[in-house]
Amino acid sequence: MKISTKGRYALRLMLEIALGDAEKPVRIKDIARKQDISDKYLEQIVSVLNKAGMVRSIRGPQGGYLLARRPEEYTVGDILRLTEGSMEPVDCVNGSLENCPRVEDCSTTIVWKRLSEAINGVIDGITLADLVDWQLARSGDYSI
Amino acid sequence: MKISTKGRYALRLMLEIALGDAEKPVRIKDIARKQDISDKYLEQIVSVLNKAGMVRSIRGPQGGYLLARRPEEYTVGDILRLTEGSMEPVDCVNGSLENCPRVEDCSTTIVWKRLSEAINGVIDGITLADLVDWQLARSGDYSI
DNA sequence: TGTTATCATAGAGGAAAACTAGGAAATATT
DNA sequence: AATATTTCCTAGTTTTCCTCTATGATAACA
Repeated sequence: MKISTKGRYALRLMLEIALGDAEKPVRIKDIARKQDISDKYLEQIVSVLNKAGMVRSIRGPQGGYLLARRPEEYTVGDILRLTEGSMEPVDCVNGSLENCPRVEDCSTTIVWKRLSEAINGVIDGITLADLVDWQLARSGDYSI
Repeated sequence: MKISTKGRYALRLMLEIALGDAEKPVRIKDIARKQDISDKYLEQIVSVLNKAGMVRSIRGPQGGYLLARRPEEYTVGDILRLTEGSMEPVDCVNGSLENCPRVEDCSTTIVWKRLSEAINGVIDGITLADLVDWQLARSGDYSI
């Protein structure tokens, strides 16, 4: 029951981009160094975000990544579901791939449904803008 | 972000024991067959519950497992935390093994704290007795 | 004494997570 | 045009852990 590095790194990555200047692209290399993450690994993660249209990429010198929308328009849930794959605590309940044959007769599914609602309620109730606010409140000024 | 089979099986195992007669021990082999779980694997799981004092074991013929307490006295959280190891969504936040050096300066920790509270709130708010009630409401009568 | 159950421990096997590596394609600067 | 810089793409590698299997010991009842 753990969030993988993909989801955690993606969130920190998006936060870094959001904290940067909205005009000036942020390089993966800088984020990787700042956050102590392998830059090759970060590249793969940002590629997912890019393909999903969550960030905009600019190649070449002075290139990097920009947010595609305003921070208020991303929920943490958007980012995590994209990079984690799914935020359901079990597979048997949401009728995705394989349903357990005893779903109808198994009361533990109620636990999983409630868990799912709680989890998604939290992550869909926080936006990237919230993260930015909190971050600025912590570090005061900010420079990459 | 998934609950492992250990946690899921443990919950179903405890439910089966709770559904049985409070006097008559339930055999692992029967639960395993009923729930379509490898009995050797279930043995390992119940061993954890046994060592933690959550069930009482009786060896030999007519042996099996009994609840150590009344169903109301177990929360789903108790069972899951024991078998899953931890129900924290990340390791960096609860000050357990290894703390991320930037915890103090990373606003994503607020996400993880809220998630943790939501998750633990749900699983600590449901008891084994609730599961029994729900199960009986579903299947009506019950016989192993 | 023999059958029935739990108890203990070791280990196989595979899948997924977490990177690593190498180079191609695009673009800004000189 | 040349070069340096950055993203883009794909393949492979390592490690960890999950899930389950196997073997036998130990205890209790009949």
